Amino acid sequence: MADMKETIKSVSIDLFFKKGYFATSISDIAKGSGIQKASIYYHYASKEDLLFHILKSTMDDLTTCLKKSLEAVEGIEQRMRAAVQSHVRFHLERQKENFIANSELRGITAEHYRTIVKKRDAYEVIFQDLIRVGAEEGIFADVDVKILSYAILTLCTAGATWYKSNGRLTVAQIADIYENFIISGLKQGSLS
Amino acid sequence: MADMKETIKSVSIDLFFKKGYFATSISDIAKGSGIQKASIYYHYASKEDLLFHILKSTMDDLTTCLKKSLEAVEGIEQRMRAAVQSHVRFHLERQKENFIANSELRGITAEHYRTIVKKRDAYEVIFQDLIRVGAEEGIFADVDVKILSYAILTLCTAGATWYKSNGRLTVAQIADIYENFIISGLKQGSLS
DNA sequence: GAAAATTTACCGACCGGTCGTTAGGTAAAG
DNA sequence: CTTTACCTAACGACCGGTCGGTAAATTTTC
Repeated sequence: MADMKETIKSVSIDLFFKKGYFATSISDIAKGSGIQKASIYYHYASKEDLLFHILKSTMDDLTTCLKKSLEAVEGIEQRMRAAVQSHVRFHLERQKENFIANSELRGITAEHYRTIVKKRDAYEVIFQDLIRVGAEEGIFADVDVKILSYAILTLCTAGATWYKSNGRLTVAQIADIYENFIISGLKQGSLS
Repeated sequence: MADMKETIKSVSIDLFFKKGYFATSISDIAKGSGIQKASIYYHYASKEDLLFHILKSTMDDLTTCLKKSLEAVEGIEQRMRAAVQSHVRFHLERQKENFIANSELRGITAEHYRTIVKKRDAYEVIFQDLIRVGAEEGIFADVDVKILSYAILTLCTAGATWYKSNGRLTVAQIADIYENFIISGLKQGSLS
C-alpha cells in the first residue's frame, strides 16, 4: 500500500470533488482511507490543512506545467497556443483537483486564501503578458487585457466541470478546439 | 417591509453566495432576516427546499430572458449576438443567483436535480441550434457543436465568478467584448 | 356589526445526531 | 527506549428540524 498520507489526500480529492468540501466529513475520508478518523490528524493538522495542501500542490503543479510548456517556444501566437494547450490539458487531466481549486476557495483561512490567490495571480499574469505583447505586435486585436485573460482562463477551467474522461472526445481534441477558438477570438477577425 | 418569504430568499442568496450553501446555517439566515430560525420553516419546508426555490426561479428567469431577447431578431449571426448579450447580461446583473445555480447543484435532492438539469439542457439546446444552423449556412466554422456551446455558455457564466458591480467596466462593455470574442471564435479565422 | 372561529406569522425551547477535534493508550519498528 | 502510526473513547459545539404555544389579523357566523 502506498503511504497513508497520499492515500488520505487522494481519497479527499475524490470526495471533495464528488460531494464538496463542507459536505465531506472527516469520517467519510477516514472510511474511504480504511483508517479511523482520529488517525487523519496524525498526518494533517486539520480538515482545512488537508484542503490547503490539495489547493497548494495543484496550483504549484499548474504553474510548473505552464512554464515547462512555454520553454523554447518562440513567437507570441505560438506561445499563446502552447499556453492554452497546457492550461486545457492540465485542467482535464487533473480534473478533480482543479475543480476543487476553483470551487472550494471559501473553505480555507484568510491567510491561506491569500497564498493561493497570489499563486493564481502570478499564473494569470503570464497569460496577460502574452495578450498584451500580442496586441502591441498587432497580432491580436486591441481589447481589454484583463477581461480577455479571464475569458481564456475561465473558459478552459470550466472544462473541468463538464469533462468526462470516457466521453466522446479526447483531451487532445478538446484542447485543439479550444486553442483555435481562442486564437480566433484574440485576433477578432476584421472588427466591424 | 417586503414580505418575509422574499426577505428570507434574498438573505439566503447573499449568504449562499458569500459562504456557500453547506457553510450557511439556518440560524445564519434567520439572523440575517431578523427572525427566529423556527420561523424559516413556516415559509420553506426545508433548507434544501429553499435552495431549490432559488435555483428554479433563476433558471426560469434565465430562459425567459433569452427567449425575449431572441424575439424578432433575424439572421443567425445577429441571433447569436443577441443570445450572447442576453446570457452575459443576465449572469452579471443577477450574479449571486447565477453563481449559486452553477456551484450548489450538489445541495439538492436527486429529483430536484433532474428538474434543474432539464431546464439547463433546454436552455443549452437553443445555443446549440444556433451554432448548428450557423455552420450549415456557412456563417460559422464547422466544429463540434456541443463543445462550442459549452465553451460559450461557461465562458459567460464564469463572468459571475469574477465580476464586480463597481468594477472598471460596465455590464454593457463586458457583454460587447464577449460578443465579439465569441463571434470571432465561431467564425474560426475564416477571415484570416 | 359584534362575537366566534379560523388562519397567519411568528416565537422559545428542545431533540437526536453529527461535526471537527483531542486525550490517552498501544503495538510494532528502528 | 524512542519514534512511528495507528487505535478507542470521548468532548463540546453546532447542525437541521420539530414542538406546542400565541398574538394579531382575517374570515365566518349569527
